[in-house]
Amino acid sequence: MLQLSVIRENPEEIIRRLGIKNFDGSEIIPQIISLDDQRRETQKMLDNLQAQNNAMARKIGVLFKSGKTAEANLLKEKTAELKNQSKDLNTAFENTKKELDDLLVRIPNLPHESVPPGKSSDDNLIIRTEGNIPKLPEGSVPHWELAAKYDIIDFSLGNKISGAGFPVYKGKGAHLQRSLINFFLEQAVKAGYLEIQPPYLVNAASGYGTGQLPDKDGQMYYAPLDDLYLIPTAEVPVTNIYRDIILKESELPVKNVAYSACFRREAGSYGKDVRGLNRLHQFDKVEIVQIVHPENSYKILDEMVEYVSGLLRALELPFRVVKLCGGDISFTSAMTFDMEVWSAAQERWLEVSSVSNFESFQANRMKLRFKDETGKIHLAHTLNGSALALPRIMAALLENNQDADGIRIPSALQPYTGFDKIS
RNA sequence: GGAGAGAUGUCCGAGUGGUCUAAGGAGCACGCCUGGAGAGCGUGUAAUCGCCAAAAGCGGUUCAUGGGUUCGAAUCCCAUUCUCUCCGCCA
Repeated sequence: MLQLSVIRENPEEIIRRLGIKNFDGSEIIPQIISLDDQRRETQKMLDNLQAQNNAMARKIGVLFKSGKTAEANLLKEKTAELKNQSKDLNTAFENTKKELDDLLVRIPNLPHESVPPGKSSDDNLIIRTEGNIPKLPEGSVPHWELAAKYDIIDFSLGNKISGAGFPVYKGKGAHLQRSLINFFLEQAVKAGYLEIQPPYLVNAASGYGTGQLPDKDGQMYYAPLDDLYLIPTAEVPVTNIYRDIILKESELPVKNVAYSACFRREAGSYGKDVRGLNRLHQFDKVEIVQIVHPENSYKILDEMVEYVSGLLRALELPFRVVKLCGGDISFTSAMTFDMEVWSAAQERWLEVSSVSNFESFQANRMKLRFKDETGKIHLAHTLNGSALALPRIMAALLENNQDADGIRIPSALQPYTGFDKIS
């Protein structure tokens, strides 16, 4: 959520920058400012009235105590009018505030100045490409065929138990998943992240805190009986640990890592983009989250991209780093880098990580703040990134490392798998 | 799921209708004391909104959350959420 003070300071500039995200703020921004004016005006009157009320009540108390009952009763009658007025004003105040809030939560984060304009992923900026694109031998196949050939991932079994998008991993396939999770977690812990095991179901307040609600309502699985949402990413429970918290400046940066299953309804997805492991309703991901001082957040964004790059190098996967354009960047993000690995058999780039700086957007919603040395309170900046999402890593590993007699396991993973080949 | 008890500031904890402007303690910060540290002593110690260009100041709100009763609510009533104890069920 954008800060009202920021919006009021320079509305034209806000509208311009929202435009980079292809969001038209020309009506909603002035509307917000006029609602805020109205809110202030109402509060002024309400505060005044309440101050009178309080003074009167105090006076009556004193009179009763000193036995001047008649005088007290006279005053009591006077309060009725004040009470009615303040009741009406209070209703007006609450309504205005709610209206204002409803508009505010619908405004996306401002993109950073350096975010390129654009409509879709075609306008993204390729920052760099690393690693060698492998030349696959004759007869190479996409990962869904390899999965069947070596009996390591069963898609139709998932269909039977749950439905499309819920694969069943078996044998060395399951083991490889587990190895990847352990590898990612241990690397993060070595890099100074605190390991967290979060809940998989969260309440609505948490959904609002990280911005999934109300923007992505309908993309999350929802359990109405208990009013809980299945997490689409560990970002939600982990970041919300710090909801309504004032940290000490010395506690920054907070670095957390969590493995979790992730659940996404992916309503509206179809076609060959969703084939095999490309898009699932349930998948595994290791997520890194940082809460940092606003001064450092972009430096740390770069560090996080570099950290994820290191993981991909260790896995010997060719990858590229893409800076998202305004049209492709998420609702909550100010700047996002996607990391994509080359899927040799599908001959396309697959997004395996998305690293974002949310600046104070999530922090403002969550009231996540820190206190500096002088005692002043500021909103913190939040960042997160996948490190990494498993399915497409799995897809790329299977496809890129296939040869006539099986699938080679990169040496970094072998201590975790205990085998060097799936055959 | 049933019965009961409870939720107060950073923490512990007192407070059952009227200066609550929330006692007391711990913690923390600063100062004094000390060769240094500790102890001791002293001072301070929430958030949020509004008025004001800002600071200071003034006012509003906040004792789990939301309603209600009352001139006046941490305190009384109702609902919700959460925690604890016992019982039941159970990986």
